[in-house]
Amino acid sequence: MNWAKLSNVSTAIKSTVNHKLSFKSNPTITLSILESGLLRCRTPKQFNQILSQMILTGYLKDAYAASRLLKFSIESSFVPVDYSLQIFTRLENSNGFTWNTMMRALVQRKNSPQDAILLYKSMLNENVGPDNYTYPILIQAAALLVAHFEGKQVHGHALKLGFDLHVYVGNTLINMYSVCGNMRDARRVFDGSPELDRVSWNSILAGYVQIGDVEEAKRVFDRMPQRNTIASNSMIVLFGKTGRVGDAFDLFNELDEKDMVSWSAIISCYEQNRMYEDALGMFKRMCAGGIELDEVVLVSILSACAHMCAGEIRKSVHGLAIKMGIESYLNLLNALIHMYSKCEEVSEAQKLFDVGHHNLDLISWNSMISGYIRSGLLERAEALFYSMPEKDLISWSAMISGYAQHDQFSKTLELFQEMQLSGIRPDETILVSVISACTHLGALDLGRWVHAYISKNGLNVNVILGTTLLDMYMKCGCVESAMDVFCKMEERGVSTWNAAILGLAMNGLTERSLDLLSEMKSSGVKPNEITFMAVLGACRHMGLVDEGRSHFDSMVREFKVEPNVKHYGCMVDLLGRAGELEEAEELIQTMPMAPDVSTWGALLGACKKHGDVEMGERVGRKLIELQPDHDGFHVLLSNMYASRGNWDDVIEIRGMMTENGVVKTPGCSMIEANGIVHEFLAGDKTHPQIEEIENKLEEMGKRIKMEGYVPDTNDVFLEIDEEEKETSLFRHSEKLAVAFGLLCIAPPTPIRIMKNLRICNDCHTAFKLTSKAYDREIVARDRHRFHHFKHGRCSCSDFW
DNA sequence: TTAGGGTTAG
Repeated sequence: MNWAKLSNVSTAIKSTVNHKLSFKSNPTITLSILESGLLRCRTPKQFNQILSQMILTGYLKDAYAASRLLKFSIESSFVPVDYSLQIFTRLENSNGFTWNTMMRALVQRKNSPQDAILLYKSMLNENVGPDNYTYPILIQAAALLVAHFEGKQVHGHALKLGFDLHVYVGNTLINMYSVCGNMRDARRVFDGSPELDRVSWNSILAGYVQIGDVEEAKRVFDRMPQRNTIASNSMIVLFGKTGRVGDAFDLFNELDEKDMVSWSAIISCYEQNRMYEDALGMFKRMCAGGIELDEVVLVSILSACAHMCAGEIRKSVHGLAIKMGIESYLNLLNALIHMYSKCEEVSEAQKLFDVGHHNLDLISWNSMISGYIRSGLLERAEALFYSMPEKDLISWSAMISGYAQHDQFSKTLELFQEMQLSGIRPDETILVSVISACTHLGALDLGRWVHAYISKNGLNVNVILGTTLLDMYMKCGCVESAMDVFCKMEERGVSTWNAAILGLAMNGLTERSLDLLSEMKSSGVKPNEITFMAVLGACRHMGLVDEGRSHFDSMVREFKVEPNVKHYGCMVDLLGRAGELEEAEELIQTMPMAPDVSTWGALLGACKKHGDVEMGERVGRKLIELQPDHDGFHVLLSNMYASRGNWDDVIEIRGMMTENGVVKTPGCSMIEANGIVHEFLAGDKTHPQIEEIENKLEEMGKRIKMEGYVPDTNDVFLEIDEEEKETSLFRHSEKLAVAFGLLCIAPPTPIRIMKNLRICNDCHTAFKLTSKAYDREIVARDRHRFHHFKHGRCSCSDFW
């Protein structure tokens, strides 16, 4: 039987009357014949025979007989709901039962609750009286629609007709309000019910479980006249979701009858609370106890395996999943793809992805994308992302944060803008990646826009988002905006305090930074190793040797934080900068771990600063030996020779660089103007406005010379004459960026630039004088810290 | 002829 051809009942009848009818010898049908006919009815054809017979004999006009036929058609798997609906609409006589049956079919079989509500309206129009079966169906329809307004209306009708006292009506009302998260009304119905049964208790409990109100749920659960497995299982789940693992475990143990769902719930509880070993342990107990497994519990276990990347178990759970049938359960396939993606076995994930290609969903695609990203295969992730049939927030989020995690910050921002054009609204997670990209690119305007977006849309500034914002402002040199974010945060984590302490230190506000450390201690937050990196860094910037020593000592003594190699490096730097070269070298020799390259590097920098060529040469040559491909050490040593005019040594070092294939990292500066980030390399002539920039540079040179500028050619790497050295100095990337800023950024907005390396001595002097000559604030961020130039001075007090 | 428990992707 081709149902598509049977577009309406009359054609169905035409086609069936031409067949020999099984009831031919029986022109009148009795109820018992109808019942026995329906009992034997297995195919659409047989059903149509019965239907046409009823039409021909006029028996369909009997409301009761029609209701039996309709009930059968709706309960049978081979009659489409729309076909039943056509029969229903052509019935001459119907009763409350047929209306109820039809409405239930629309809700439960056709999944169109809105049609059921429309049918109810015609029922009222035709003056068929609703009964106590009608309202549970309609209330269920409203619950499915999460349509509060309709729900309230239906509730009103039931009240008016007095059906609200019926226990089924009450139960569905409790359920509906619970689903809509309206626990006040759910509770009102519950408390006002003349009769409460198991369903009433379970429904009100489910409501509190859904909104996560663990206290109220527990009160209801404790008051229940008789507990049942379903209620207990819900409570285990809720305890798990609210982190009360102990309570979940106790309840699980108390259960007389643990069914598959109970085991599944306790396993998921461990899994969601990151207790993966315990989840696996429970799973083993479950298997050992011979409890039946299903796809849901396997998904939980696969998720636990994904977090642990446990090799052996992974294979055996994979085997169980295959047995279960991954082609029947997409969730199971997805959990497997996720597991292999997470454990960086992308090729294994890819195989599963390809096998199931015909019926995958968004979760499969998103897992695969994040698998590629985790393995650093950004191009493949990108290709998959752009070939997706449809994308959701998580797809965008995976790709945007993927770029940010792999330092592709410009792409992060580009994709974010593309997402906005496509009309998708970002959430907190995406904004964290976007803000972090702004931080790295110094894109302050966009960062500020994101901040405004958060406030305007009432997004939740959680610890991570707040800390990211604070860090962004600090690293863009906007200390006050950063501290404003800090003050307004309701909850602060250690990382929040660290970002603030570090940020203040980077911006040269050492005193405030150290004050904040005291505030952190007195507010009961325990500093960690990162806090001390920030604190020692603060002392280093200002050359506070004694203060640094005392914080270094307090790490272990007061806070049980063992200093690591970076803390020692910081101390070496602090001592070295202050000219305590011997003490610094001694610290290196007595530290409990092997000094790393940057610790030696700090000492080399100190030698350069204090002109100790003897120690510098020793340290520098040792460093080149340790890391022959590092550009900075060659450059430092070479500069040290150059400043003393030892050109032979300079040439030797340059030779070594060529030999070792060392390429000097080109200096690169960035500046944001009108929402676009401009990049400059040293000697760069590619910028479209290069002529104007060069004119501006020339003017800058003249004006700062009037303020007393003398070029500092000591650090020029090349052996060239003084005039050329000066020209080369005036093509430094940071000077190009500042000149561009003078051209394009109107006062009083500060000119903010960012440099990938440390700012050079000459640029530092030049910018101090530029800030005075042009009366402009210049904020320069280099790889270590900030310099705020204003009225001829720098916030670092020339100590950096 | 009412309701209801466990799972996966950033």
